[in-house]
Amino acid sequence: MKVVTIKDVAARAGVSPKTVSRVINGEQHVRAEIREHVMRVVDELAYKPNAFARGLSSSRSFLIGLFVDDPFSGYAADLQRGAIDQCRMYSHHLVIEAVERERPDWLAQIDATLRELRLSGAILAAPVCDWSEVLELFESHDIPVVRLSPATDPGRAQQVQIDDRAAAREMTERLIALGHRDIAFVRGHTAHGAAALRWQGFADACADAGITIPARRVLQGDFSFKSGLAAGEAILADDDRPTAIFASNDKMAFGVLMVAMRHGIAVPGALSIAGFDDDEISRMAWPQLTTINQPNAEMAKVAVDLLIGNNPQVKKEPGESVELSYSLVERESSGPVMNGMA
Amino acid sequence: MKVVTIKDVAARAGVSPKTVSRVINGEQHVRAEIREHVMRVVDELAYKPNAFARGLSSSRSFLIGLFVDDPFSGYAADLQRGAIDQCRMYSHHLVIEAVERERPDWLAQIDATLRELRLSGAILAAPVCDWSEVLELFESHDIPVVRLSPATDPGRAQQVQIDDRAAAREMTERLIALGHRDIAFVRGHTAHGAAALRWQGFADACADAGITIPARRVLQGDFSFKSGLAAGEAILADDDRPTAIFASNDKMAFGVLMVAMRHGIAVPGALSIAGFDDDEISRMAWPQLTTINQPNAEMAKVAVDLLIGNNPQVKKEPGESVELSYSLVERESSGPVMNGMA
DNA sequence: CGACGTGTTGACATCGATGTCAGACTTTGC
DNA sequence: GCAAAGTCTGACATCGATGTCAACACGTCG
Repeated sequence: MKVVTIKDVAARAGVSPKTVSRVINGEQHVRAEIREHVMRVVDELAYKPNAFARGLSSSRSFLIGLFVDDPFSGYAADLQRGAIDQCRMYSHHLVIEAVERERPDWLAQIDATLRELRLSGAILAAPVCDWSEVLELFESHDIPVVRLSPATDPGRAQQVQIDDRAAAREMTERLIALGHRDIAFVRGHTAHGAAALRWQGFADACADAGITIPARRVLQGDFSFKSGLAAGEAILADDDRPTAIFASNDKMAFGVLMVAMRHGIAVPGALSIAGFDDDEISRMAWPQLTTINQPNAEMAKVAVDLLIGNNPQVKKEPGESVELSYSLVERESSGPVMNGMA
Repeated sequence: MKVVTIKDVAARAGVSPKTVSRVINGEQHVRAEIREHVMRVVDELAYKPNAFARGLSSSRSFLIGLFVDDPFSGYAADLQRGAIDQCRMYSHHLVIEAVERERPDWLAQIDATLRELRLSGAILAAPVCDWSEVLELFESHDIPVVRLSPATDPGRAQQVQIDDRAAAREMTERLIALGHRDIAFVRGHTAHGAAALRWQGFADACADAGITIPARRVLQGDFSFKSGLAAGEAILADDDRPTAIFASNDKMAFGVLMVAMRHGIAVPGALSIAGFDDDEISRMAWPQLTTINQPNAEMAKVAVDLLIGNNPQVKKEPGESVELSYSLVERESSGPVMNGMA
């Protein structure tokens, strides 16, 4: 198939290649009349600029990198979907890179990628956004970065996030309003910024309501389904059970739910369960999980906006963060405390 | 940060840029002594060739495209993981593109991507691999393609697949060996090549065993969890129940399982359930699902091998297909027919 | 009326690699 | 011992766009 270059367009339109370039890139200083004419020719020839030539000459790559820890997860998939959509809007492309931290040369690998690809920007998903070595690497390459999810060491780059703490607090308050006073909490992965915030939100609400949470009601998980199972087993083993369990994410909540079912504990009759994330799994569970909806795809979109910087609506100073709104989704796994139990 | 170019390496090594280029690309006709020396300098300077310059001058892009229908799915995530790993091995990069078939300009979008990016190769996941318009587009651009999963209209490009039909047959035979003779089947999405093959495998096994499957035992699904729920409701509504249900994928099997639990039907005591894919969900279910393991990540790896063509072990003639092996994973959701029921 | 911005356009160099091709240097064969 | 063939190496053009800068066409202002 014949390749159409900018010269072909220029020749056909009777202008110089540079003028065509100006039109393509929406630069000013082109007479409206000529601009329209060139655009018409571009359409006629279905001309698309060669990304490599563009990248080489302008040292803008039109590539956005999405750096994730586990491309497996539904979380990563949500991000991708949002990011791809938005990249396409700005005629950029998305490159997914897995950060394999277990490898000794993991940093060198990222470094190599950055040198080769000259990314226009990068989105760091949790928990990659919390690894300061990575941040430094991007800084040294002068590549704009957006971090998703609250992170340890905030303010080092732009962020897009929800208010995890407030969300966890709201969920806890809702459980308390349903009459629960003996609530267990399953914490998330310690290295993950959001885990701490969710825990704080839970603690805030309990403190406000004058509820003291004994240590045995707090379980350490790592956001995996498996750790949810373990937490469930630990807390539902004997008859000393809480009336509600709030897990830091849906996968763990789902694990707890599975244990409850195995033990024949009615949910939400005898036990309310709440999660966080509005993961696909929360809708596949039975009963469906009450959870916090976090707009992941939307967050990725905003991140792309920030990086490409074409959207004045989300234009921010570097270092500032954008906060999107969450919502509490009340489904079937939570309900009022049974009479005589509280 | 200072950028290291091929000239810097050449100057430092006391050779011409072209010679460095030869070393980098593993071309022959370089004295072993010089080759080693250059490689040492490359390491010292941590030189990485600029992907854009390379792409421009050689018209090889070092980019592999992965075209998926739904980047949301766990299936897509598996593929990505495998593909990313393998791309990195060959110092290529992976670009994910979502094919949004609901948009009127979906083909033009792909076309635009191909013109801009000059992909070195493309992997078409199911069900994209079954859309002949897409195949034609790639052919017209002369871009090598590997199709994953059995497809309608086979032989038009290289394929990587498992023997879905044999796998479904094996699963069915296993159920029959457990004493089941009244087995329901939930079919997959009609547009998906694998759906038909899995159905055939099921039919094969039943025919061999002299079992006739009445029409009311065959449900039409679309591979979604929701359609699994619907199929479950349809088939478990009254007392005329089969002793086993084989769903074409795990999501649907999980849906069926949820319905069974809601109805208080013991699994596998009163009802065996089998799925297909070895999706993450099959391990999160309780009881865990018996299923067929399909090596998705491995399939994506092989696809990359085929495209880059550096791996003689999987070197094939164009049009030939590579078949990987599946395995039946027997978990907790299937068991022998209860006495007196069959 | 000429000096001076401002807006518009194109010529030409440039980005950093690789393809081509010619030339130097080795080996092989008779 | 010399031609032919093969092996190595580098000079230079090239890929297709954009950056720079000079030239030119205008109004406008003093």
